[in-house]
Amino acid sequence: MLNSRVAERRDILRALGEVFRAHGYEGASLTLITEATGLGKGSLYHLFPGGKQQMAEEVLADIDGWFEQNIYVPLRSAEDPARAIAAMIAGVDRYFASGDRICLVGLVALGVARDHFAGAVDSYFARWHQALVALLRKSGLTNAQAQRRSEDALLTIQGALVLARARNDSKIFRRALSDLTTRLLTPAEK
Amino acid sequence: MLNSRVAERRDILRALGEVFRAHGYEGASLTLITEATGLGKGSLYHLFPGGKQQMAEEVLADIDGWFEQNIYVPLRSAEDPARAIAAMIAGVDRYFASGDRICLVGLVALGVARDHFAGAVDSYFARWHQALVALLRKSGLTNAQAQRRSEDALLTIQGALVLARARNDSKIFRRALSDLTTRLLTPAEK
DNA sequence: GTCTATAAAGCGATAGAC
DNA sequence: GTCTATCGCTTTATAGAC
Repeated sequence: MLNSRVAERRDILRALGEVFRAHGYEGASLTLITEATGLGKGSLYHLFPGGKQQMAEEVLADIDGWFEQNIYVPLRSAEDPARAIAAMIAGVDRYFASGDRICLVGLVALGVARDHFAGAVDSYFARWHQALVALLRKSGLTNAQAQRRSEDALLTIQGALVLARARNDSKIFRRALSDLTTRLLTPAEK
Repeated sequence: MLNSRVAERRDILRALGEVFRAHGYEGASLTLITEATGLGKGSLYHLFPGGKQQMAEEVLADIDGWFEQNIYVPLRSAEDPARAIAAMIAGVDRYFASGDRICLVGLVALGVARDHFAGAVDSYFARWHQALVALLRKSGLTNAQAQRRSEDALLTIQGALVLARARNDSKIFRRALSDLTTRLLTPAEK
């Protein structure tokens, strides 16, 4: 029963996440949230006394948890770099629905809301970056090379999501992920 | 006197652009716009009878015009690809204040406002892409190579802006532009 | 724990004086 | 051409019945 409550809350957070994704933090009105979750304002403020700010915080924490579990942990504990990178790319492709779903953390980062969630936004990318650096070092790259290549990976994913949506062409995202895989697997030069 | 009116309007559009950049389309309230421009609501609606929608349309058109003149035209008319690429990177670095200023077109693309400005958003990137493709073909790349490399350039710039702001580190943007220059100048393989 | 009703503030937009 | 006052609506948030 405790588990069902947790599961329920997570379902609500997932629904909330899609509203924030579609309308942004300021655009996600309580009316839209009410429709998406099926919960009245009374219920919402009972579950999230901190209002919209708390909702967004928990949504970001939920997303963070998903990436921690499905991307960062496998990256850190991997033994075979090539397989780990392929798994990361596959996970990213799945999460972002091959370019049809944008990154809420990236969207928040670009808006004013970023100042309210700066810690969560930075941590999401910082931990991803560090996990990827650790993996790439195992594949023989120097620290500087691994740092730069990991940064390139994160930025490529974000840019591909922006451009795919701007041009309404998810093939852009798929091509970018494919090329990124190749770049990440290329042995270090020099 | 006609010129001064045009110049004045452009100054207003530049101020409007910064408000939209900082707060997004939905977040840019008329109160904020009033403060940023120094114009009352009456004046604003006299200048822009179409309201906020018209303001955003003209801001996007102004940005588009800036890129057309300062980036796309030089790209199309260039004779020396290496110099043209260096000039484009320099222009991009200047426009985005080395990563301290985000791309309004990219921000709009990620939000709901995208549907209202889909044409302008797509055109901005499509024309940039085409101008870059034409230039890269002059440097000996096949059409497919030029297409892919141009796409990579656009997406890298957008991603670098997102990541630099997310991590509050404009060095990320500068590094990305530097690496991008190298990639664009690398001779075609095979 | 969920609802309806409502408060208080802010929104985009308009009217009309000057 | 710019201002103030105001309209009608929506916003976040709260109160209180059930």
